[in-house]
Amino acid sequence: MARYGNEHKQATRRRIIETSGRRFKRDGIDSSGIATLMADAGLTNGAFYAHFASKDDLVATTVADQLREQREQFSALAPGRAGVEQYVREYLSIQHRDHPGEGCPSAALLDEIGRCAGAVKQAYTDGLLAVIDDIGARLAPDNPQSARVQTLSVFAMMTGTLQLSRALADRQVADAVLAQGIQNVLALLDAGQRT
Amino acid sequence: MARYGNEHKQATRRRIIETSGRRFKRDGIDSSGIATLMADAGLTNGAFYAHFASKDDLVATTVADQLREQREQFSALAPGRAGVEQYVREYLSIQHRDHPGEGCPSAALLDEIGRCAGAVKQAYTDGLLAVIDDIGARLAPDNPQSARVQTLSVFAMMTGTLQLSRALADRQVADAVLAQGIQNVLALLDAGQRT
DNA sequence: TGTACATCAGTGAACGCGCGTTCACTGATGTAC
DNA sequence: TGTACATCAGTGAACGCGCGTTCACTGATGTAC
Repeated sequence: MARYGNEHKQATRRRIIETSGRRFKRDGIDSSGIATLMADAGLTNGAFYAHFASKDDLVATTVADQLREQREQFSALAPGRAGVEQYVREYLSIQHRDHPGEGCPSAALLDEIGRCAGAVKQAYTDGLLAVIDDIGARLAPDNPQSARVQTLSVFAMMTGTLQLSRALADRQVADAVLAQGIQNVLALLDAGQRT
Repeated sequence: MARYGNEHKQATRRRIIETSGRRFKRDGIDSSGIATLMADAGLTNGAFYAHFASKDDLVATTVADQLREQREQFSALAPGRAGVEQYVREYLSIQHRDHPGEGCPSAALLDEIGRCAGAVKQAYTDGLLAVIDDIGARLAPDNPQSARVQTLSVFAMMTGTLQLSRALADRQVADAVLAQGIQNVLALLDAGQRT
């Protein structure tokens, strides 16, 4: 009865979400038009509305998907606190700074998300708290919930550091900000451990 | 000979820069069109090009102006380290979070600036370093230059904290992130003092 | 003091373009006989 | 096995609109006489 297997349309939807994630992070949400997003996925603009109700729907879906992926990446790291430290060093790396399309959605889109409609902010909040609680579970295995706010705070500081490093025209200063950020984040994690 | 005094056109230019700053911070750079920006200043779109060469020119000028203003605000605070602490508390306040149009340009626009043309990033870098070196001069009066990278790093963390608080749909968590951010920033400043 | 004039800040319509969205359609596919 | 048909993912042109930018113009002003 169905012309293609059920997987076919789902696979296309998946492709749109993945290429849109990359495009949004590289160029920003506002600067990425439907036609461009669909061309990235090898399709034309008309097919968009067979998959999503609106651009806002895609944005919310993409944000949620990006955070789900980030959560998976995180869970693949070395166990315990060593994994967290590795994560910090990779996050605040020159590699990450210079490839926003492959990187953290928060660092690339945080202030744009802050201006988005409620549904996008809700998807962001839900997705981020899932990532954060995973990280918190490593830092305070006994009581991950208590670590939530501190982990959120440190995470916010990491996104701000990466963003600033991307915005500075002076490469030497931009690199130094990353290095100093690693020092400061690790110091905060140590202080949290001691409390 | 000149129809109006020289001040007249300068005053209009000033007005455009100020209202544009507010609009950019509230709605984002990309979402703010020339017609809207000019209407904010009580003018029509056509007059824009008598004052600026392009939208990019306005953006770079506005970014520089915003940072100049931020620098002035900072220098009006209580002297010494007390002023820095006051600044941190006001920066990471609910008031500041809920009024981006009147607040810090970095917090409102940082990832958008990271995607801008070189001239905008240069204007941002120059303006920000002037602010940062003022702050550094308070934290390490003997050698402000040495404080530059640490101050930049802490500042980046403040912008990230404010941005995250703006992006979270859960008000309670958003408020907690600000409070935790104050704790963490002050802890970093204390640690820096001790070194 | 009153009138004619030159200046030029600001107006508003127009340019081509890309936006988000709609829709009549195409054409490759799996199914029915 | 071969043909007719129903399905529906994807096409591509079109919609009204706002974008950044250009330009012929208006009209309030200060100056000259």
